[in-house]
Amino acid sequence: MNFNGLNNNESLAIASNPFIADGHDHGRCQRKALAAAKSLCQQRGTRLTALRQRVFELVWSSHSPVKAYDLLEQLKPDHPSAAPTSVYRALEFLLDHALIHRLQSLNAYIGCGTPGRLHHGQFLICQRCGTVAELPDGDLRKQIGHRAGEIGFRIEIETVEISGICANCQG
Amino acid sequence: MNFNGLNNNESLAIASNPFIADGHDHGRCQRKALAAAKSLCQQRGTRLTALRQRVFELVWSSHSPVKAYDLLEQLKPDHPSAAPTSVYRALEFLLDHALIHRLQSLNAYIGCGTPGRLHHGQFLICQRCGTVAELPDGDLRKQIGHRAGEIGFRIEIETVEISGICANCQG
DNA sequence: GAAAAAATGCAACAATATATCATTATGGGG
DNA sequence: CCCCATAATGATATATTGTTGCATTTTTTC
Repeated sequence: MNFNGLNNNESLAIASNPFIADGHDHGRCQRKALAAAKSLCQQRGTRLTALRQRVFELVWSSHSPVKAYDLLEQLKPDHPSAAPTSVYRALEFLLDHALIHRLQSLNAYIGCGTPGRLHHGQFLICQRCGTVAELPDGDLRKQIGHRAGEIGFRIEIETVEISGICANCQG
Repeated sequence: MNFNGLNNNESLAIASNPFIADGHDHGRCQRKALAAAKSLCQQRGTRLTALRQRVFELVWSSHSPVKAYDLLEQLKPDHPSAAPTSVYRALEFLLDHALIHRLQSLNAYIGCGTPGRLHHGQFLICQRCGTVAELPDGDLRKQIGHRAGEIGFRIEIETVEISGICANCQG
């Protein structure tokens, strides 16, 4: 196990093209994500309470972004006392510990493919099927850093969200 | 005049480092922006009505993003009947004609430095002084396009918003 | 087991945005 | 010039997203 609770060379992100879902066992995907989250919280001495875990599971129920008030509805059966604050506080916890991401362009939340290390994701969002792919860190991040560096701009938060139509949905 | 109502080699964007405001005559900046907008609307046969023009001017009142309900307040003196719809409709018009941009990460609006041609901006947002710089199209866009192309993803909308601290504000 | 800290409950409200239908203004063809 | 079609705005209501403040409960620590 490495720092984020995953084996080396393993990531929660789906392989090279996340939009091609064939052979993707999402149950397994979800369980891995939850295991990683639990492991991280234990290492850090933070508490993945029942409420937080449920929100986490719901966010991970697919690779499509989920909205806060939808989470609230889905939460009601198990947590009848849940209110907007409950959801937003759970989301805040998960965001703070890099277990999920927020998509600014959609006001929605999605599981983080490389949890644990605080980072800013770069996302491809299919407008048709709703699937979101988190791009691995890389040249793009470097180039943004370079552009900013040229004018002495110190980056704090990066929002890179690319919406369009994935290969699958173009047929 | 070229297609966007500006002379060649001229842009509404402030030179190389937009965060350095010295010598920046914003009145002139605003007037140029308005002239360009009027010119564009005339060419296209679209109507920059009093309401739309006022919203445009207010958005251009600085190089910081402006929120819709702030616009509404500022609009009231001249347009007492203005309601949220009025503002959002004017913003929609200005967005559709690439006269302004929306910053997803702030729910706010800002003048477009290269108006007329529909495009997606890439922004540096200073969290301290609020100044926003629109980066010129370039390598970054190409690289995003390349990454997307690798997996057959057709880009429709790009959101690239980098928040941080500008050189001026780091002192 | 008591005190401190963390998490949740609960109520109200703030901020952002859209829907719907009526009314008014504008530009074009007779 | 007037009528018509279209575009724009007015007016009202409502939907969506997110926050504040304080009380209560749960968990941890000593």
